[in-house]
This record gives sequence, C-alpha cells and structure tokens, in this order.
Amino acid sequence: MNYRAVKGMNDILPDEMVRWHHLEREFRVVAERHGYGEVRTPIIESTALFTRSIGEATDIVEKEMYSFERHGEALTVRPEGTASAVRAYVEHHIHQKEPVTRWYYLGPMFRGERPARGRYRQFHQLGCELFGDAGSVCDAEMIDMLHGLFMRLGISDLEIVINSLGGADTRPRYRQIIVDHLEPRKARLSEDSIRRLSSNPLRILDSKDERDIAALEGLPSIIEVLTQDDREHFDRLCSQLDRLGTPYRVDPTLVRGLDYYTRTLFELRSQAGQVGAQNALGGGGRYDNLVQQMGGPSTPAIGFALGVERILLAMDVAELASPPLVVIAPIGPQAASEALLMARELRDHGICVELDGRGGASTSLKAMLRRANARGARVCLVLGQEELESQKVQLKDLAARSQVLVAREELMHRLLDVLQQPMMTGGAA
RNA sequence: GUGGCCGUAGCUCAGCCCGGUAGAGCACUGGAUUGUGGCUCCAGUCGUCGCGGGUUCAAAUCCCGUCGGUCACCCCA
Repeated sequence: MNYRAVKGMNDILPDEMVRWHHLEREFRVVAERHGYGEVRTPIIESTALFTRSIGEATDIVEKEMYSFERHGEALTVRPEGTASAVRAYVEHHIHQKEPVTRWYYLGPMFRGERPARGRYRQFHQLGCELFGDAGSVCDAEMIDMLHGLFMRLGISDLEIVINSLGGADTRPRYRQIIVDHLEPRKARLSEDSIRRLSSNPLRILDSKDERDIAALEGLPSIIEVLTQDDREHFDRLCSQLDRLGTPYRVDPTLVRGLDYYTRTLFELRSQAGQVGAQNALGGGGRYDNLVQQMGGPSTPAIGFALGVERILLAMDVAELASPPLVVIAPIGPQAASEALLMARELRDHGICVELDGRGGASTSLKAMLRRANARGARVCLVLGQEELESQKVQLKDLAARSQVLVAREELMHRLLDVLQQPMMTGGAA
C-alpha cells in the first residue's frame, strides 16, 4: 500500500456512517428543541485564538496543536470548538442583536495526541454554547438536555459528574491552598505529581496514585472554599437538578483541561463499550470570563462538547431502520436501458432504487438476486426479454418469497403497496 | 512522549516457540437449478506473510530498525 491515512485519522465508510447519522440526527433534534441554532465556523483559526482561550500552559496548547505558518500568518487547525464560537460571537456583535444566544455545532477537531481506542488525532465533536445568561437555570437545563440526549441514544449507564471551580479568583486561591497543603508532604507524592505541583496543582486532584490520595488527606474541597455567590450558584444548580430528577454526582476533584472554565463544570461518563480509563464521553462548563477576555463585552456563557467516536462506542444501537430498497435486475442490454428509465420513475416517487447494471452485460440473474438479498432489499424487479416484450415486470417480494407478474402501468401502484406492508418473516408458513 | 502486546487472503484468525514449497472459516465467483435470492452440497479465485535491513544453503518463523494498530501511563472528547 503506497498511501494510507495519516496516523490517528480515519476514513468513515458508509456502513459505519449509518450510526454517525443517527447520532447527529438525534443531537440536532434535541439541540433544536432547546432553541439552539447551528453555527459553522472555519476549521482553521489564528493560533493566538487558541493559545489565549485554552491557556498557554495546557497540554493542548503546549504539545497537541496542529499549527503552521502560511504567508506570515500563524494558523492552527482547531483542537476544540468553543474558542471559534466565542470568536464568531464577538466578531459578529451578536450580543447587540439578542440578549441570549444558543448555538450548536458539530465537526472535526484535531489534536496531536497518541491515538488509542476512542481517541484519535482527527476526532469529532458535537457541542453547544449558550451566551448571555449567568443563571444556574442554564446549567441545569443544559445538563438535563444532555441527560435526555443520552437516554435517547440508549446509553443507560451514563454518569453525570459535576463540580464548581468558582469564579476567576477561586482557582488561583484554591491552587495556592493545594500547594500550601502539599508542599510539606512533597516527598510522599508520586513523581508525576511532584512535577504537577509546580505546573498544574489542580491536576493532582484526579491522580489515582495511592501516595497522592494519601497526601491529599485533609485538604478542603474546592466547594468548601467557594465565595458565597459561587456557592449559591452551585447549590441552586443542585436543587434544580434534584427538582428535574436528573441524576448527578458531585465530585470536588473534577477538573478539566481547559483554563477558561469558571463555576459549574461537568463531565459525562459511561463504561459501556469502553476499555480502561477512557470513559469520558463529553463535558463542559461555564466560562463567564472568556468572551470578555477575547475582546467582547462581559458576557456569561456555558457550553459543552461531546466526543462522537466515544459515544459511538458506548451507543448500543440494535438495528437502525433504513428506508426500503428496491433492486432492479435487468437481463440483457435492452432490458438494462429500459430499467434505467424505470429506476428514474421510481425514484421520482421517493423510492430508493439500486439498479444492478451488471445485468446489462453477462451477469446472471442468480447473482443479481443474491446481491439484492445480501443488500437487504425489500423488493427485486426482474426485467427480462419476455417482460420487455409483454410490457410487464416481475415484482419479487424478497421477504415473502413471492413473485407476481405485473403490467408496467400497474407497477407503481403495486410496488407502493408492497413497500407499505410490514416486513414479513419469510418461510414461516 | 514512555512502556507492553499485536500486524499472515477483502474480513476474523491459525502457522512462529523448535527455520524447509503459505492454511482455515467467512466473504466473493461459478455449478447442482439454460431467467430466480436466504439453507445445503461441489468447485474455483484471492497473499509484496506491514515495510526495510541482517543471520542462514534456506526466514511468515530468529535478530535489529521502522511504520501502523492496541493497551497502560500521561492527558482528554
């Protein structure tokens, strides 16, 4: 093989695309039902947009971005969607047009990580952003919307984890508390966490290392050090979720990889279809300072992103119904030409038709029928020399194993009749 | 980025330890059925054994490197 897809980037072939479309369709339905409208932003943005919004010291910015220079411009293929949405929101002065804005998006993102199951260098996200409302109602509604979406997708073991990072001042303050707490116990930390103590102390909270867990003993949780306003926001969110009956678990150690989050933070997890620790299907949170930070007016906001590939792993979709298919099997070149005409006529009536053009050459009827059966076709129309001469066509119900000879002018009527019948299990009688 | 495991037919894999002419099932094609599919039976097609180098009379098999996948770590969707 001379050429292959770039490492960590995948082709999605039609067989698999059925599941993708199902997921995307469900997402769109749910998002639109909640008042969100689709936004599409460029896949390439200025590098600075990401470094400023995501944070200079994050893993994404430090080592995972696909950045390049072109005509003197520093550009990056987007590693996530929020930065672009915020940029577009600010650039088009959306805040002057409406007080509250709800956008959704879907598309590919790029991060140069080492690929593994459910983690790729080109991966796809579904996301929502809500601008202009600071209330905890938004948080509750968004989390409930996600819960509803996952229920529709049949992901039953969904776990919703929430936390609050407080306002802009809380994080540095808590960070200091962690450092003060751990510095005297530094010697007992894991190697990774000793390094993190100076680079990203908050990350130590989700360490699974026994030594770190022991060293963290006695540290107040971030929720305990929230300001009163932040605390009230979080408490309101919890009671609103309780009222909705939306299940969630508070985990004060939940920290996410992006710098712009404030207050509410959430993550969605499932064990289904997963191997090992890679169980996060998506997550999000508030970013009340980001819009202003990116040069816009002070605008509270909240959003989330879901990993399509991961949801697809967790989603157990039995059999997705597809529209009934009709295969036309012509025998001989003359019949093939006639079949071409017939196929168009059927399609004009909204029927999905696959014309087996091989029948125009030397392929046997048997081969075409076998193929029609393998494709899961509902009906096969056989058009041979005899039918051509008598202006008729064999209408074969593949499921019922029955066949009738119908006149051309009756075909549409009879065909629609068969297609409307529920699929009968053949051979039961 | 670090470490483990894997890479053989279109797909799933056996063969590798112990070097000696590359296999199975599924799929595909044809036949049993001159124009009738799901089951059955018969036959057939399909391979740079991931790639490159080394050892050897001889390498899918042993050694080194490399690429890809996967798992753990890291991190995250």
